[in-house]
Amino acid sequence: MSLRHAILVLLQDQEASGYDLAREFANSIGLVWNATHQQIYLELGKLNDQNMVKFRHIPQDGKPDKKLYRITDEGRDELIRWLRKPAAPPRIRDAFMVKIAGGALTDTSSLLRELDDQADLRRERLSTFEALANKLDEKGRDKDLFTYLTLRRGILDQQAWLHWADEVRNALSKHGMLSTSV
Amino acid sequence: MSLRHAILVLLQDQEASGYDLAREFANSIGLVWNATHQQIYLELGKLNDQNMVKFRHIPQDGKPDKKLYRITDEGRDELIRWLRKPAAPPRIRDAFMVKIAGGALTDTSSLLRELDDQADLRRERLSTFEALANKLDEKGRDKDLFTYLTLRRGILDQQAWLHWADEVRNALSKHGMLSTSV
DNA sequence: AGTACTTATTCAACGGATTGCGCAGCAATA
DNA sequence: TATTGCTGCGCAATCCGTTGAATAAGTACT
Repeated sequence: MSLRHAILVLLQDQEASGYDLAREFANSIGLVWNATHQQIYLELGKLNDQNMVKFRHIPQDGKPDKKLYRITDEGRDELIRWLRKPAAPPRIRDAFMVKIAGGALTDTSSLLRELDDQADLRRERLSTFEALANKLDEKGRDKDLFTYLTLRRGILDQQAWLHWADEVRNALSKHGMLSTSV
Repeated sequence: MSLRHAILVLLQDQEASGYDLAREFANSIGLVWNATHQQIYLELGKLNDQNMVKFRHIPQDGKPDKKLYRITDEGRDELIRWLRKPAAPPRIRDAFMVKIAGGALTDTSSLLRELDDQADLRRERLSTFEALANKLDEKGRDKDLFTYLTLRRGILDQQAWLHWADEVRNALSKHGMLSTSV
């Protein structure tokens, strides 16, 4: 239940609206934790009730009004408290992998098709992350070291996945020659 | 919502009790999807109501009675239907990574301590998976190909993580010399 | 002119997941 | 002898998350 903490991390250096946060979740932090805008607005409401954040109301014309949130001292305390205690190991829930584990039931060709689809997605992410990492590299990455390390995590993850996909393709092509698929 | 399908995959080749399944979720499939016994019993109840599985009651002495579940034809149909349609990309929720992203707030030494703890866990998993993979290798891994591929996924994942951890350690030791931590 | 997208927030309903608890007896260790 | 651990099942409360929708006004494209 650390959506709240992910939000507090983002509010650390910037004042932001729920909408802003949602966009950042779709990009940078989404690498590591994802959430929809509904969840974020709800959580901002709770954080506000608990005085972890406060907001000021910004009327706009042409666009809808917005609420700009900032972290409070209490919020920062809570964040630091959370940072101190050990994180629970992430729970894994990968539907595609369940399919692989039960792969004996599917025919090889459709497994391979889905593998390729997933690989496309991974390749896309990989190049996005690499582009972002290169941008940081240019201006010396000392200031944004932690963003950089987060990106490196994403990059290595995608690479490992793609490497695994190659292994699967090899294994299945051999396999496909022996056992006739359904 | 594919706990149900993970269960059906497991029941494919074996009759099993809820307890058995819980153990397998802690090991083999836990690599890919995890669940507690409460969830599993609940889902088995639902699957039974929907005639996806059926069970027979086994009285035991010394031990509590158990229910041995097996998949039905309907269950197999449902599983195959699910296998056919594309899996949603897994949503990422890694609390430790949120900490890294917000790392500027913590002192370097405690970040490193937690990194090492996480690395221990990963190393442990790695050797478990490698041992299982070696066992499969011995008896020719053609029959259990999909179990093998699942294990390979786990192995490559742990390795990538550990490699990343090395990068973090390097970066933080350099960083630690410059900026004095709190 | 009509469609679609972007900015911006919120509500309601449902289902999935976690946490905590309870029962029950045997085996093994301290 | 007391405590812990394993086998085995289950309920209830609560929380988290997803899906779907509504409102509202501007811009951009066809």
